[in-house]
Order: sequence, then structure tokens, then C-alpha cells
Amino acid sequence: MTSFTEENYLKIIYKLAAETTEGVSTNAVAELTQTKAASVTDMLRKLSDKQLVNYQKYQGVRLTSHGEQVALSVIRKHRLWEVFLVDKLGFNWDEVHDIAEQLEHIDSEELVQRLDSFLGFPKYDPHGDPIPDGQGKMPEATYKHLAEINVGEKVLMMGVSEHSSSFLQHLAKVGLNLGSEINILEINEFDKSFSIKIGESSASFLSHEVAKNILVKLLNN
Amino acid sequence: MTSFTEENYLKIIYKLAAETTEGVSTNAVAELTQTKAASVTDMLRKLSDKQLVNYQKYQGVRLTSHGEQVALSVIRKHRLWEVFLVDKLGFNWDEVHDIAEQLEHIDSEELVQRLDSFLGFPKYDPHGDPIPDGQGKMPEATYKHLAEINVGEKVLMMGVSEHSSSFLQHLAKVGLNLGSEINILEINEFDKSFSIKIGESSASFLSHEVAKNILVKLLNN
DNA sequence: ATCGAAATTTTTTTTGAACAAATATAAAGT
DNA sequence: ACTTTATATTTGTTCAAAAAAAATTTCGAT
Repeated sequence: MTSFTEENYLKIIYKLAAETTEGVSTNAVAELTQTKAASVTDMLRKLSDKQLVNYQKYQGVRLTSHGEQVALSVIRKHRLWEVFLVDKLGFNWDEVHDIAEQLEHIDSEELVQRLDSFLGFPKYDPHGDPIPDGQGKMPEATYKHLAEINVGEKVLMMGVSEHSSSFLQHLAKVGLNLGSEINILEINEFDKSFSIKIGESSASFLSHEVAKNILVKLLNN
Repeated sequence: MTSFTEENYLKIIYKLAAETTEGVSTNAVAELTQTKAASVTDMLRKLSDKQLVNYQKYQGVRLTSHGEQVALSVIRKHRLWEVFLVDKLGFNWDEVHDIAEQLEHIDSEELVQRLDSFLGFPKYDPHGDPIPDGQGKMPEATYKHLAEINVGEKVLMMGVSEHSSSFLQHLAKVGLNLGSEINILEINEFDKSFSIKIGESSASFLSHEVAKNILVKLLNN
């Protein structure tokens, strides 16, 4: 019904749509799909024919509710498989993305339901991202980005919003993991970089770029 | 490296090669791939360019050792995923074939190894077919077809050599399952049909066609 | 009104897979 | 040796999916 490539377009449009109230621009999509604007326009017409997006030329794209369902279903599968890979097969969280990119396109509703149940109906994937349920509903996204937190606060690291191996390996080097307790010692005015303390260990340094991609939960004490 | 379609050709050639010492004929492949001979010749040239088969025109195809490795790797993945689907997700053995046809093409050596270990290094899939190991070695195929067994023997059902839903559902109707104990009461001379007793229940009837596709192990007592 | 950036149309290209029709080959029988 | 037949191959097309280059149009800002 929907091809591998089409599903990837929908997923990308879904993610871009979260960052704006406007329609998603052709160029933005082209960048993420690693193609050219002309190719994107082409594909958008196809997706529009299939009623998966609303596409007004020069106005950007929006997912139809049907398109959104498909995007959410792909995201759901991606995140469930990531849980499987980490929880059941013992992969590291920085190793699972590429494999999940393949598994997310396996087509079987029955399989997804059974996998979900087998994993104990997880609400979050190994990177802290919420997993949509079978009806395509996301759990409440209760987490904030570390970059929005103030000096003096204590937080718990719950996830990341950037999944590249290089980023995740950088976190490992700094000593940050899911569940790490972070104490914000200082925020440098000039470059918005962070000085933090991780758990009981010594102080570390985080650039704003890194802080932007860490999801945290406030500790109320 | 090797596409979905190429892998399916290799798998099919592998299976056909088991039934003959000659090279595998173009037509035989065409039948199983549901294509025409002309298309097969075409693909064989491509596979030959990639050193996956030895192909002399008019002489049939043989897998190169590299091609055989690829075929065995696909078969290994197919059977491991079937074990996963049945043992871990609770699927019925007649429901897993189509899903495994998709999963068998997921490309990650690391994933396969971890899956194998997670499943406890199974030697047989849910249909009783042997699972090649990481080096592409098949375990000994110690089972015989029920059709080769003599009157009076007791056997244990270990697998099937036909995987269609309709066949598997026929077995369910007759009352046969993996592990069923079968007592051969009589073999009808005329049509080679079987009268059997399954476990402690009453007698059943099996056509020769069915008996040919049941794998069993002799019980020595 | 015009300019430059962004987006679109049109036309091609590429790739992968398959097929029909015409042709060639091998093998078997006479 | 010749003919028949089944099988296999070649050649030339087709089709579909995805992407792109080049030419053109539209939008937005000034």
C-alpha cells in the first residue's frame, strides 16, 4: 500500500510539522530526505493523490489525518522495535537506530500488537521518546529540554531528541545516561553553555547545542 | 548489496538444488518465482555478474559458495524469526510464514547473532526444519518422512516439509501437532494411505500425500 | 515594479524487474 | 543425418519508482 520511501517521507513531514504551525516547506523535506526540491515536489503530488497529505503548491504540506495515522504507525513500530533491541537483545541505545529503520517497515498489524504486549506495553523508547498507542495517540510528553532549565535546579535525564551515534557517544564520554541526576551549577551567559554535576561525580561541561537535545524531568526536592 | 528480489532467487535456487545433482533449470526457477523463463535468464546473468551463481547457458545454474552463503544466511534468518514469532510472541505455526518472509531480509549480522542467543540457539524452527548456524552449516537432518516408516512402528512428529496454511490447518483438523506420538496401525497397499493412532485418542486416516510431508523421529521402545 | 529566493513544471535519467516475440540450442527419435 | 520438441536465450520493450537538471513561475520583500 505505502512503500518504504513513502513511509519515510511521511515520517519526516510529521517530525517537521511538530516544529511549526505553517505547512512544511519543500526544501526542508528535501534536506532531510537527502534529495532535491524537485524530487520532493514530485513525491508530494503522489502522496496527495493517495490522500496522505494536503498539498497546496507554494504553501507547503500538511499531513491529512490518514497520513498522520500512517506516520504514527511507522513511528510506533520504530520505537517498539528499539525497545525490543535494547531490552530483549541487549543492544546499546546508540546501536539500534539503523536496524529499527529497517524493522519499522515490516507490515503486520498482528505482529505489532503482539510485540507491544511482549514488551509490556512500554510508554517510552530507549531514548525517552514516547511511543504512540495502537490508536495513534502519543502519551503526554512531560519532559523538557535541559536548555530550558534554570541554574540551581536538579533534574533527571529522561531522554534525548537527537539520535545520531556521534551524539549518543558524546553523552557516554561526558558520563550522561538515561536516569542520570543532573545538578545545574552555572549557565554561562556568553554562549549559554552549562556547568553541571552528574550524580555524585565531579563537574562536567555541556555546550548549549548538547543541552538542547537532552530531555529531563524536574526533581521536586 | 543483495536486493530483496535477488535474495529470493538465491533461496529458491538453493531449495531446488537440494533435489538434483544437475544444475537448476531456468524453468524450474521461473515456476517458483512466479515469473517467466525469460525474466529468470535475465536475473541469472545479473547474479552471475555478482559472482553469486555459476551460470553456463543451457546448463542450468549452481550457487557459488558465496551465493550459497547468502542463501543459507537468508534461510537462517527466516527460521530464527519463525522461532521468535512462535516461541516469544505466541503465534501459531501456520501464521508465521508471511511475516518471516519480510523479516528474513533485515540486514544486520549483529542482530541475527543476538536473536539466536536470545532464542537459546535453537536447532529447528517451528516446522521442524533445521536452522543453519552462523557459519552456514545445517544441523544433521535426522528426521524421516512418515511415508517411509513401516507398519507397527511408533514415531514422534517432529516437523513438516510443506508450509502452506491449508496443509497445516488440515493437520490441526486431523489432530496432529508437533510432538504428537503416532502409532502406525496399517498402510493400505492400494493407495499407500495410513491408518494411525495419535497419542491415546482414537484412530485417524492420512493420505499418502499427507504422510509424505510429515517429518518424524523413531521412538525406540 | 522588480529582484532574488523558493517552489514547480517539464523533460530526462536511472535502476530494477519483468515480459513477448523471435531465435537458438540440445537432446531424442526416426 | 534430419526433424521434432522442449527448453533456454536474445532482443527489444514496457513499466514503475525514484530522483534530477533545466527552464519557468510564484512569492515576498523592498
